[in-house]
Amino acid sequence: MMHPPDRDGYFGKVWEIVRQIPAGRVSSYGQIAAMIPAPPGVDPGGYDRVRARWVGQAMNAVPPGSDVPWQRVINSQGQISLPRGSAAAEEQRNLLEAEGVEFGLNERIDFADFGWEGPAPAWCEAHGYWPAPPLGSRRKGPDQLSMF
DNA sequence: CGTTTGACTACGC
DNA sequence: CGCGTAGCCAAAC
Repeated sequence: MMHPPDRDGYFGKVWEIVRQIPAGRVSSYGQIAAMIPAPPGVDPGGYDRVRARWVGQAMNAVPPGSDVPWQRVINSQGQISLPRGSAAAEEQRNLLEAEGVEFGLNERIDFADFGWEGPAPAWCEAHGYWPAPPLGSRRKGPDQLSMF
């Protein structure tokens, strides 16, 4: 294959980052994707959006018995992306609940409570990753509104 | 070899 | 807040 998602060890990079997610916290495909610098020849624009699916592929490729906590990676909506009712989805939910992650309405996880803020900036720089973007779609604080 | 389909996401209605 | 659409790139049909 000319351009497998695993080029430049993409899967390995994803797994390395996922391994940094502590128990009881969750990340998103997009957040992981945005941390991995674009390989040469790839348009940086829209990179995170493009690679978000590849992160999913990387999760799907995690070998059984691996130390990669794949269950801690969910979609940007705070929900499990696996098909509802599937064995894999049930397993993911059970694993997360065992870590203390709570599901709200419609099986949704609140990033404000369980979202991962990413590895330490020093770790990112040491490993050549970009700092993790915030979770929860929008962090635009209406906090300044409260002043007025 | 063209078409469909993803463990995605942002955006519009 | 839910649903549909567009964009994306590779793998599976």
